[in-house]
Amino acid sequence: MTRPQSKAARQADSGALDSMFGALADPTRRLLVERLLLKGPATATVLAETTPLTRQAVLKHLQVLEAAGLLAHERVGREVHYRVTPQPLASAVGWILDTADQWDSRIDRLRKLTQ
Amino acid sequence: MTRPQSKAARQADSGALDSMFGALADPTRRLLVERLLLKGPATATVLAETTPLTRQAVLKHLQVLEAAGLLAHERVGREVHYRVTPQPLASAVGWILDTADQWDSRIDRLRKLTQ
DNA sequence: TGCATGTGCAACTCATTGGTTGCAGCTGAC
DNA sequence: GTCAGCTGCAACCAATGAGTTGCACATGCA
Repeated sequence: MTRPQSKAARQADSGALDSMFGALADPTRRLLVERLLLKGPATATVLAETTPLTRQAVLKHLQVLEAAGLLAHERVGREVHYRVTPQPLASAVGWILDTADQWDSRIDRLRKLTQ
Repeated sequence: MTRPQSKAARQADSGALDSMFGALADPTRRLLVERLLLKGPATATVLAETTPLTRQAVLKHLQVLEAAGLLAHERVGREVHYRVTPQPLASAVGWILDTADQWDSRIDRLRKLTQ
């Protein structure tokens, strides 16, 4: 993944960052993302078998991730396959890196003042 | 900010990622972090004047950010100054970049299979 | 000393979230 | 056509979070 555009990332829809960071704030959801990345697309039923949760609970997590733009689903016969769509992660990294930039420049200013 | 160590970031305390992503999931909290970065340390009372919220509400947000390791406070006379401590952001970036790496390698594998 | 200002703590409300159970509706295969 | 398996929807519960109000406590300064 390359560094996203700075200004655009900071001005990106605040709601998008909300839902993304919120989606990633849950360990179960991060686990689901990692599983989908490692083993490829899967259904809510299959994913639920690997957790102590109900299919419905897993499904809700998947829907949260999808609402954040991190997942997409596709109907295959009578199954629904979920897969990761990681472009939105760039927004998160963009915000963090922009914020870090502000901190870095502030530190630089302080260094110059105190030297 | 430099790229954090890969394995350590993925194996970092899950709770740390929880609290950090959770803290960043709220637009008010991201705004507070940005304000503190741009204008330097400030008190909850001062920060509250720039928002439609109560001092107590702002204080709760500051405490959430501090619990996530993103802020620190210091008593100055009868005032309490909050400032940003951005090292933990590296964990967040680490997780995201690690996850992106998994995705990238998966895409590479798929490319090789489909070509 | 007394007062204004700033912080700390507790209780309360309201909305959201994570999780469950139950049941109905599709769909593929025999 | 029927049946098993998977998905979709709704209701419900417990816990957490965001925000408020009210009041007590500490501190700097005239």
